[in-house]
Amino acid sequence: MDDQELFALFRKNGYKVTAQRLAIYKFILTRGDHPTADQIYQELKTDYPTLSLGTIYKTLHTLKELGLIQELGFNEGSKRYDPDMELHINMVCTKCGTIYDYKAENVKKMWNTILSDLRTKPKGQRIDIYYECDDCK
Amino acid sequence: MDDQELFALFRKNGYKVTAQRLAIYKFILTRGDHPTADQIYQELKTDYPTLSLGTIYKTLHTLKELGLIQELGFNEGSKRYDPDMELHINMVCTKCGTIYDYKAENVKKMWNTILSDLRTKPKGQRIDIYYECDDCK
DNA sequence: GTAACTGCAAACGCTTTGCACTCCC
DNA sequence: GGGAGTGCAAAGCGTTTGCAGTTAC
Repeated sequence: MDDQELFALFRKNGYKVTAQRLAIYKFILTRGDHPTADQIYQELKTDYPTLSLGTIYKTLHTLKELGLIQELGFNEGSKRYDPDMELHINMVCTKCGTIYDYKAENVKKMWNTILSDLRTKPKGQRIDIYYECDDCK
Repeated sequence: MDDQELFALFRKNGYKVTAQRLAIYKFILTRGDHPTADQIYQELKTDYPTLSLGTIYKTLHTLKELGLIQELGFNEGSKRYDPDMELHINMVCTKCGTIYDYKAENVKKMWNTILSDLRTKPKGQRIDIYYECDDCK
């Protein structure tokens, strides 16, 4: 999605285009792992010294509302924000908490089989695999 | 698992067998949905008037430690506690929050296929499907 | 008897909310 | 110009922690 499409999506839904919203969304996009609200805050406050955590939370809800990101609650600590809206597996390191997305054809096939067994059409899904990453071993 | 095995499991790991622990674990077992800490508290305080939320949280951690239950963090509200430790899909209603476990043989087969593609051996997994249940439609 | 557990209350951390000021359109 | 957005601080809520009294073994 280019900037023009993004701007149009905001405005079509009655949201204004602001520097903070763009910065937060682009930051999430560039990070492969799925940052927490505070990680976003820590990284962006250098460039945007007046930025507040409150704004970050409000923006994250807006982005979720627009279908641009997914919110993931975990057992410990904070929620994570994932800009990949397609079917994928969240590979979660149980030690350092880093997450990366795993996509494979097999997963899509499995998912389609499962869905065809269900009577209802789901609104969304989430698949996590918990493991220990190479850095933590 | 019968009571004797359960008692033995507690004691083998240095935990004492108490009325509260048994009541909390059995309550989770009998509920098909995955209750929150507060739901457990509300239901059990009639039979155990002195029971406190603090004890419930401590017990839930103990049960998790023993591998008897799984803790599931969600986007909104509280964590849920699931006594099914085998591979299954959590069917989560996005309106009322009720969860039931969905088990299918073909899921296991496909899951093993996916796992064999990974280099690492995972420590656990979680699969959620979000939908709208019949009562909420 | 003693180490572990319970119950209570206070503390904690993440997230949300309210409100005055500011900015996009 | 006006309504939406931001920044700040206070409040909210689920969960954790500390400690004195109690219980399992």
